[in-house]
Amino acid sequence: MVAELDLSDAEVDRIFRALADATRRDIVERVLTGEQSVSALADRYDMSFAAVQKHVAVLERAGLVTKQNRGRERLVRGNPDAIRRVQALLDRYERLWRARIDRLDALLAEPPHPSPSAPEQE
Amino acid sequence: MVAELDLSDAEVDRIFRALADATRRDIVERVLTGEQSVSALADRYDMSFAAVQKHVAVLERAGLVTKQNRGRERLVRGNPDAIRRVQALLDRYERLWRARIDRLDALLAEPPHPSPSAPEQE
DNA sequence: TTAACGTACAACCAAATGGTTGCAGAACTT
DNA sequence: AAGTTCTGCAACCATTTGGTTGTACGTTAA
Repeated sequence: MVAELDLSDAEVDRIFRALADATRRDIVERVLTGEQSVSALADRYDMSFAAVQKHVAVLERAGLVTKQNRGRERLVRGNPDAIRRVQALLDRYERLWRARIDRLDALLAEPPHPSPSAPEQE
Repeated sequence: MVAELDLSDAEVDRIFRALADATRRDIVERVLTGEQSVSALADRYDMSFAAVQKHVAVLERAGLVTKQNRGRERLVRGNPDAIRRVQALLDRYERLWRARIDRLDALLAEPPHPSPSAPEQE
């Protein structure tokens, strides 16, 4: 589990995997801007309806989009919460990096330290 | 190309794909905190050295980590620039979403609009 | 010099991915 | 009632992924 985010490893896997395809990222952009039916999306890409349908399913399993029934159509819309959760995860990476830099800075700022015992090196 | 980021689709693919694996995310965390040799990393996981080596190669191809030679060792370190580039991409998605919400708000705020001509629809 | 260590890479394998076509069902239209 | 539209799903296929073992080579230590 990614502690502060309440997301399992498998969920994070699915989110990143879903975003690792240009067609799917494009779909996310479109449906964040405005909901669209699956066939309206399919018209935009040079592949079969079934292929687009699969892409939408991948995004749905990752929680990046949701579907809502309207008559015979399925309206796909973006889920901004999922986006924010990924952002939070990347923020964590940046914080780790900054913490490291801070530690290095602190070391350099220290006066030449004549520690008598050998430094623990793990 | 993702305009404002100077990243090709293929590069973004590689970055997200690289992050879509728990072992690789763990490696990124470790080497953002402090550089480590490939074998030091391999000791941490319940898989062969070669498997960890492959994971590091995936991260390297994605630009998330870099390697530096030191004697017979290869020191792996995190590349915070790549992290920031992904953050920028997700920011773009969030801005799209906010722009949509703003548009919807504007519509609701409008007085009942008796437009004489049919509204342009696509 | 020999032995051990750290790495790279090839070959192999099972499973997942990303595409296809085809068929069937639900929901509109005429 | 019949036809069209939108969707879902199964079956199939080529490629990629994520793991393995084995071999080879440069570097450090005895």
